[in-house]
Amino acid sequence: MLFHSWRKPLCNRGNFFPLIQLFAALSHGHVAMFHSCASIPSKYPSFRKKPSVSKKRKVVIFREFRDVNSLNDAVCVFHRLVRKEPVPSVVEFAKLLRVMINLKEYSVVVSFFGEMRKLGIPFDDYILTIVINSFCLLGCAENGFSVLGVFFKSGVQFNVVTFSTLMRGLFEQNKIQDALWLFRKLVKEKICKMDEVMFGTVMNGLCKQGHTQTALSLLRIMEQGDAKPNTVVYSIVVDALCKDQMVGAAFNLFNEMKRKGITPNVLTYSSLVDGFCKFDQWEKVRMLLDEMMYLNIFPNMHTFSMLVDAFCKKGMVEDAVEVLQIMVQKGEHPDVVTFNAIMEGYCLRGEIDVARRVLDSMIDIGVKPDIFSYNILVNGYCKQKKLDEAMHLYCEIPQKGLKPDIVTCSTILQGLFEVGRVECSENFFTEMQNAGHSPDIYTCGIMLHGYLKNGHVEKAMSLFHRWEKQKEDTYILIYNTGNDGFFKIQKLDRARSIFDKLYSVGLHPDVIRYSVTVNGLCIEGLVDEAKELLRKMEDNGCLLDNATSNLIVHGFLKSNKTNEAMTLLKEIIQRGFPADKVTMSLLIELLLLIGEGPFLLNMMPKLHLRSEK
DNA sequence: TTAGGGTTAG
Repeated sequence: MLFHSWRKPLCNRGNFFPLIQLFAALSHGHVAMFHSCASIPSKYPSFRKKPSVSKKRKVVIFREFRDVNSLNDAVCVFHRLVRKEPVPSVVEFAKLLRVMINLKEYSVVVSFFGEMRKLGIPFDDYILTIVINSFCLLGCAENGFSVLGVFFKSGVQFNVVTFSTLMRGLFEQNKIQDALWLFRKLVKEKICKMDEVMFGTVMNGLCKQGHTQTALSLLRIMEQGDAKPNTVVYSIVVDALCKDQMVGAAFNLFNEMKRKGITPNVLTYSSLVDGFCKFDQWEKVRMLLDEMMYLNIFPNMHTFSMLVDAFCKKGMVEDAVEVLQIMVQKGEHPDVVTFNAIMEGYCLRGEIDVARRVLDSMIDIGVKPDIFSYNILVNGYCKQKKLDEAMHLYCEIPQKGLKPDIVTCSTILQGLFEVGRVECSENFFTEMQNAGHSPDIYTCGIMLHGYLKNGHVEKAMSLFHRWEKQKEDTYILIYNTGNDGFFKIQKLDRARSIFDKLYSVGLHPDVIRYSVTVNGLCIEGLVDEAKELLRKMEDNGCLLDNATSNLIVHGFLKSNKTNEAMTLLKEIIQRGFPADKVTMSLLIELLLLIGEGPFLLNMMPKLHLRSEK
């Protein structure tokens, strides 16, 4: 029966047999999944089949232009329209321009409009807004403002959609201040009546730039006005809170919207599912999925892909493959993103050959790999230190009609440094720049760290000084490089000042940055400073984890601060973190040296118990 | 007007 539901779409999508074979191979013989719906694992909710969705509306809108599939078709239709007697209505022209936007021919929209003006063909607010949208999609929102001049000149009345479109363009170009200036002006001077879409656009723009709290404040402002918060604006903030790792706050907001009678949709649920997956809160995930089913809100390709990705990232690829199977049963076809997640899952487990088979299978069933697919595999080979295979795959990319991007290049660079091929890295770095790939903040971090790790201190420092002068975001660069590198080369003052600078520019050091700095201070014998920084770390809500605690204990032990090490070690044990082998052996050595054998004997069972746990 | 994927750092 299930096999039947599989077969239906296969006719349109090519040969699925390789995928079935692949599932069989990956599922460790659980091919029964293909034959019975009842075999869905009990840990998943009983997904019901999604009803087919009618897309009639779009078809009706574009019926007259359904034969316009290319630029040539559009040019022909445009010339036919302009020659027609009497001149067709503005609606006809607007529809054609909409089709052009769908074909991503934005500059042609601008040219068509120019010609319309020359020929004296009338236009309206709808057409002018399409032109503004085209400028925005071309990345020239400022030209959109010049279209506002056309509104004034021709006496056409603009509306809220015109400004929402312009606003979206400004946010897309990261021109937040301009966008907010425009928003304030529109509100203050009552230029147009603000609607939910306008608020949604501004809130989305703010969230994407990391200003979630401002977006939340806007949501509260909406509650006082005429345009009340709807499902979309709540979903925007719920999603942003999840991405800011504030899943608890996101869940509260989600409950609030339900209390107020605003129904969450599949996007709201999916954002939360994704958020809870990332925090391993599987009970919450299951509860949300069950609730969706109960409310007839069907998980879609995005929802399933999020689950697949979450399982893969946790190393649970078999579970991910099961989700993939359920997804297919329910009529949601995995796409390139879903398969990439599966490939990454196998790569993370070092099963690069299986990942490669997934790539071949997706091609066989007609899902075209993208540059992400190749980057995942290249990274897989690099992590296995199989640089020749990685380079081979890198050379294959153009043959597949794709272009390596900055991530591909950075991955290769990192791989080359990792195996100590410094000269190759340098050559590759030059080549990639010649090919037009400017190093981004990741690439710079990889270069600096690669040099430091391979003992090329002077080269690292000279590169750093060069970038320090050129780049505005040098502090992020240091952050990305890992300031431990600067400790290792005895540049303590420099490292410490950089750490302070991170604070002053509003960057929040994470647990790794704190721990390497504390460790560095300890090794330099600056234990008081290290302790002060530990206090600062806790004050800033940055919690110690297992690896960090061990690293800091190492720092204390290496500077012979046994008491401090013991205090911290006791705390580690109380918190349930095991002390690692290196920490333990260092501790034992020191305790024996200072004649604390009996104390050690007393401590050992406790440490051992915790370690086992 | 809203959602999914890849590179660095202990």
